[in-house]
Amino acid sequence: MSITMKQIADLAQVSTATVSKIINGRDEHISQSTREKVLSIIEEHHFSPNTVAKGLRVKKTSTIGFVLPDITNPFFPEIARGIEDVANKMGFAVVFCNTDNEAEREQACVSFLQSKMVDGLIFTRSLRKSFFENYLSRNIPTVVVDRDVDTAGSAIGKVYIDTRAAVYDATKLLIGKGCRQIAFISAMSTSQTDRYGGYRRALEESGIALDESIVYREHYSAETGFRGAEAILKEHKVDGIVCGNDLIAAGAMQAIRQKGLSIPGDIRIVGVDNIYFSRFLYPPLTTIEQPAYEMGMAAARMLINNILYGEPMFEQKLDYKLILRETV
Amino acid sequence: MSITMKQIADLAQVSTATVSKIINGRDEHISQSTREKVLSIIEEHHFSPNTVAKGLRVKKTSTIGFVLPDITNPFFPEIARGIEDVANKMGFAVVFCNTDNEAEREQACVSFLQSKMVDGLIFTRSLRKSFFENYLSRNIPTVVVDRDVDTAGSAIGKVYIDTRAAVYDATKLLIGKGCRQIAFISAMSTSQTDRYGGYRRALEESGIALDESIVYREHYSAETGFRGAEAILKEHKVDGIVCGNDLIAAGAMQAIRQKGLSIPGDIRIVGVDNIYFSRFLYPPLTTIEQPAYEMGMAAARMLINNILYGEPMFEQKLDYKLILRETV
DNA sequence: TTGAAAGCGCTAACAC
DNA sequence: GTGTTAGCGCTTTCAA
Repeated sequence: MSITMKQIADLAQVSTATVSKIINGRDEHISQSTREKVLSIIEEHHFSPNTVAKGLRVKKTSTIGFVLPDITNPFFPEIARGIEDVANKMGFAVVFCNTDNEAEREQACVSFLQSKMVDGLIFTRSLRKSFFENYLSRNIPTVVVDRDVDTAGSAIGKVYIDTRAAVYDATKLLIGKGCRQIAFISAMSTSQTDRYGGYRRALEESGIALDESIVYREHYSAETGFRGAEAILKEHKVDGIVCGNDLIAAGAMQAIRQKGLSIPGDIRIVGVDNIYFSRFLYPPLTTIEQPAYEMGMAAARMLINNILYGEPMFEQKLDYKLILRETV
Repeated sequence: MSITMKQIADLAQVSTATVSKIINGRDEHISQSTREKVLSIIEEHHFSPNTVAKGLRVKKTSTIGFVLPDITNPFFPEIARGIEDVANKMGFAVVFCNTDNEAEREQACVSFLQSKMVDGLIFTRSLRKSFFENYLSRNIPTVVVDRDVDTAGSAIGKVYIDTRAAVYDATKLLIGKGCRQIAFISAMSTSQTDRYGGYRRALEESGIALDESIVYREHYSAETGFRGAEAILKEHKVDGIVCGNDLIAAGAMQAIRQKGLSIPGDIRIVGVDNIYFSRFLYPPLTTIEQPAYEMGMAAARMLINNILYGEPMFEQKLDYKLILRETV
């Protein structure tokens, strides 16, 4: 075990109260000499206060929880880093919890984090509707990032991007390039603001009939992209594909190449996210950038400002940006 | 705040001791009726015990710390996932700490994690020599993964891969394909077991003279790969490049393509790691797989078995595997 | 079969 | 300026 405050106090021949005050900067009324003595002993013994005891006592742990589907998905590490960077700067730690998009694990994460007395929570993607209302009663400061959830009226903050509009723009981009048979591959979702809506609206506005046999919806994974493109290409001729995210695009590109088709010659393709690796695809992927790192920062900032200073939660919309590379 | 054990006890009209026993399964001597009563009240109120109070009391938090350079580097999320998966299965939580390879941050991470009373620590890559000895005195169970550190004689566990041999194999592979002007791009390191050694030995064995003007060493990043390949290609003609990791290879491939050279026609290239994305590069990257996920699992297993059952730490060498794709 | 009480390491009134 | 004390929520003897 490390050294305790009591031991420091004994060594310095003062009370723990004095040591505590010095450590926490409430030392206006402490004499310079005792302060120095205590500080030097702290230094000498590399003492650092036990934060779990402190947390128990003050009911604040200066840590926040981050609940995400899977850190292995390249979109999330960037958010995580954004969160961590501002959290650390503001004196907070962050603990992660992977849900794999499973309802029970999401529940378990929240219970777990709560039992760890985190001061606040950030959710990404996960957070099921059903769970959501049940969850609200726990009234722990919360912000959701990149998640379609109706936070109106609740005390829940939200950082998001209009991904629906992004997909609309992506689809329009293909249409503008002359594509008319545009497939759509994405994750399955019943959300009101699902990306699918952006795709449909763009087609509709351009007078292109929706053809459900060239839409494929499953997961936000490369496997989905591969399987989707393979399935569609087997039966149909398309000249463009809009993908729900870059992972899907990567998989789809592989299927297209395997089919002997060229990008963008035969098929133009566009993704969403601008994950780090999309620039290394071949050809480099045209995509819509979601500023993941910034979203993480914004979420952490909002959450911690609420925890620390009671600043209100709000909805913060971040801008996406078209990244033109070579697949369109 | 959530409900406390005391409140549960009051509701059930028993003592907290009784509730505690029931929760922790030490309930051989508890009557069925009180057990049921307590359990139903716990259920009804969704009570879950405060782990920070418990941790303080029993001096075990059932959490381990994972210290890594940067979660944003695609090699690490896989390790993290491996750690988390076994940790969770064994009833442990894991908290992450990014160091950015900076010495002070590494120090800070350890202090931080220790103040959180983690029961054990896993390091990746980081852990400087200088810090290492100083650190040892803290005697908290530790295992290092994928890290060249001499753990002999210490109580520190180690899971690793002979990356030097891997790079040797990679170099030999290129030589076997007829390459004679083989560049090397990797991170700078002074470690005894640095990958550079594998490259040199392979050249030597094949009677190829080492040409330092075609080795470039900086970081394990795509930028290094790009800059290195660019610099080398400007002055030299090479027919093969061995890269310290896949990120470097991705960057190098971009530079090669930009130069108008073909892969593997003009230049063969091989990486190390087999990160998820290397299969989506074009052409798909030939690389040496480091089983990151398995390394994470092995490390967590060793650590937790030590914490829980006092099982000894040891050195565990995992096998790498050549992944033949299309860049060689 | 159950409960009283002490204490983990720390903070915060409040007293001196 | 500094110390005393109570208590955060839990576990664990030990006694009843």
